[in-house]
Amino acid sequence: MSDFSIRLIEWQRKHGRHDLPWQGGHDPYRIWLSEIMLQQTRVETVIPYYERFLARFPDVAALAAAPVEDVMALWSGLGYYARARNLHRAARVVMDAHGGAFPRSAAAIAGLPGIGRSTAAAIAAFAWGERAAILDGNVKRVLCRVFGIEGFPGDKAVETRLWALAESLLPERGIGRYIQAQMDLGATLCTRARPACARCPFHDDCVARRDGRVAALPTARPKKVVPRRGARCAVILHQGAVLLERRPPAGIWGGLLALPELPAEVDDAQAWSAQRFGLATAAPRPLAPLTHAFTHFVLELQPLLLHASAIQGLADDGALCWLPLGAHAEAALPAPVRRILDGLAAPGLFDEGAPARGA
DNA sequence: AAATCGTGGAT
DNA sequence: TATCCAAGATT
Repeated sequence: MSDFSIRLIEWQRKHGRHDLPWQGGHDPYRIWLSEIMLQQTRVETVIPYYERFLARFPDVAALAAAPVEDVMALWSGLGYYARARNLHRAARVVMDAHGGAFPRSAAAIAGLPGIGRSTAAAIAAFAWGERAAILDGNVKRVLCRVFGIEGFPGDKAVETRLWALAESLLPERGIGRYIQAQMDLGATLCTRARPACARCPFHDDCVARRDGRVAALPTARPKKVVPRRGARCAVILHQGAVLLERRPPAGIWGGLLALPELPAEVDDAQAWSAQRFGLATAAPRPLAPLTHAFTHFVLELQPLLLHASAIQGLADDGALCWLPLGAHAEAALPAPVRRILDGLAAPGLFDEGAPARGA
């Protein structure tokens, strides 16, 4: 197909998205932020986070000057928290090594933390019209269908082929609209389930449609059994505040404030909290268990409520802090922890036990 | 190359 | 309910 990009650009002009919050300008900072937030995340989810983040950090200088804890708090709930830490690191690189000016080429942009080949190309294309190919989930799906490419796109060999195809299809001009067109077609028309082939500009050329393989392409990810893990966490309350622990930078929920996890071998939660934190507590009371599904495992979490009557000497290793209930809305919490703390503020939970606040 | 890393919406 | 996976990057 010789006019792939021409037809796609024309389709975008008439039927694409033109009013998303990050569209309409050429500020690389705003484009960058949107591209990072949109990684593996839906547009509708991102929009409120994007608005809040931009209001708090209007430019790269503001972001670089902020403590990373503030950045994590604004990212709380969005997931894939390494994105937030890398964003912050990259902002400081831009300030310190580039004098506050964003690198001017896709290749240079791709050297920043958290920015890979596809994201770098999108930023360079939208900000400066650089002629560079992207290869996100939308593009993979569209190319696999239109050109009838078999094999799981996550496989190295298939991905290499897709990159080459994406490069070969780039238009000479109008790169920004072309990149947007690819995303729009995949997101609004050539969707994973029930694509609107009748309205597709490639209706008469699409190999998958011709062969009746639209539902079969792109080839599905190989199935894997997701392991289930059980864990208990301590909800320790004292004078209306809950004890939280900052998680290490690497690993799940890296850099976030979470409820302390009980080691699997512990059977006496009271003795454990006394030894671990130097706290005298009332008998533990199980709260409603919850199930949290990650991409690669399922966590069954059992929160244990412990009212601390006295602090004999909190073993503060620097990662512990008391968060007043009611202030948790602004804290850097993982989604399930936020849910648990939300539940503590709800009425009816303390009708038998000690009050959560005061006393 | 294959695992890891969140969350919520769609089917 | 179970499954899939979205504007991917990193190790």
